[in-house]
Amino acid sequence: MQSTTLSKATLSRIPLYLQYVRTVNSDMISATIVARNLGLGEVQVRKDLGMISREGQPKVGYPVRKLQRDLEKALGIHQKISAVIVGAGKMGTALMDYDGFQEYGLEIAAAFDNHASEVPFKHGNMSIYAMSNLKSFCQQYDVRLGILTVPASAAQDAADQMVASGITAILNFAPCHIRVPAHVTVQQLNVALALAHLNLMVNQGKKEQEEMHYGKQIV
Amino acid sequence: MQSTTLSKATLSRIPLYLQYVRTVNSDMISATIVARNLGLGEVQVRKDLGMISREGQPKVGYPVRKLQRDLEKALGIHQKISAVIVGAGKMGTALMDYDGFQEYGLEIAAAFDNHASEVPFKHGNMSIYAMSNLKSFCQQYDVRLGILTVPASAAQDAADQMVASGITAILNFAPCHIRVPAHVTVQQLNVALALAHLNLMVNQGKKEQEEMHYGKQIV
DNA sequence: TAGATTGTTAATCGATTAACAATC
DNA sequence: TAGATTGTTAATCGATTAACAATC
Repeated sequence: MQSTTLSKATLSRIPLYLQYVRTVNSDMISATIVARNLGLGEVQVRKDLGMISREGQPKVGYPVRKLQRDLEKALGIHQKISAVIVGAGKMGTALMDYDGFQEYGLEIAAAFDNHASEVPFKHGNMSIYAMSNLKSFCQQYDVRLGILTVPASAAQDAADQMVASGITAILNFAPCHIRVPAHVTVQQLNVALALAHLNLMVNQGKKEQEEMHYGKQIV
Repeated sequence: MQSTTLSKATLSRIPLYLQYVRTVNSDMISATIVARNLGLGEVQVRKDLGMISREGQPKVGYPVRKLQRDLEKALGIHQKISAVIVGAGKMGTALMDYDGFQEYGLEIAAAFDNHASEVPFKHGNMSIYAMSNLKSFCQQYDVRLGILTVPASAAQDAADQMVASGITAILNFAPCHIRVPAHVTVQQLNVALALAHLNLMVNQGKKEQEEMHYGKQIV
């Protein structure tokens, strides 16, 4: 079908499919096998994949590499996307060293911190700049995506500066709610909360393998 | 109503409510105001809060502190929960230093790493042990919750050891799918993916503030 | 051909929204 | 009392599942 309108639910499962498909070595794969390995419903997977790719063939299934490319396209990661990190504390620097971004076509352009000196500090092959440079940097490199890793007490202030710098999407690690103008999207990624939620699921005996991807969700 | 069966959707919004309610200073708060501040539907919030707490009163709303307690109860964080970290690399140690767990009644009991010596290594007031100690530790302290922060290539092996140690819930930071027995729950928390998803939402102009909590989360 | 698989159409289920009644 | 709010019941919407047709 490959329509432009993937449902929210389907969209949220794409990461899961992609992650799995990347580990498959054979040439072809069927929705049945994907479903079994991921613990999802067979029909659901078939419908999802049908929406995402046209390459499915009866009896044989999908060509793995083509399916992978279609999944990546659907996720919008077929082109490089740049993001900045605001807050170069423990979590911020850990993310600077995180090697998982590449796989999703993402690139951390630079990090910014209140406590950074005016002279850029090198961390690996990335730089940590003072917050005062955020606006000019984002405008120069046309960066719209930001990861917020400051303490909760500084989050709102930092978010305001991000918005003023042209950031339109914020992934917020700080365990607090931040207010932003309507044109800006915020996604919470609260590790403690993810853990608490997981604990809850287990204690309730609800055993549903959930893709929290985004901490949402999501996560 | 305060029934035992909160819907999945409601459950996934509790973290958002809790985070917000904790920042409220007044004595009472109405669903209307919560909805406005969180960008959710008024009726939805009213229904959610009604399921979670019985303290709502017409004309005045909910007593903030009681509502907070009920939210915490619903999330199951009214008692201390212990978790271990497996993989004491950049991300693992960053999480050891993360101060957000307390707020959700969570406590990191210890960390474990393949590269750790047999002599426990002190990190702050926590210890990093060799993987060989995982099983005895989990059994001694009855730990069921684990955070997996090893590289993707080592994830399956580490997960197997966690399962063998009695862990029944795994929060997996490694960007890969891991296989576990049916009684074990895995939740993916893929930062890159959360970011890619966020980018997608923004590019599609879909501006829905999503609680990814768990990378939800959330992603 | 027969069997495995895809893809589609209809039925069910769950969640959101809308309308309204109840209450302090 | 009047108004703001909660809570409930019914209607709508979206997603999942089930049944079946199409295809290599």
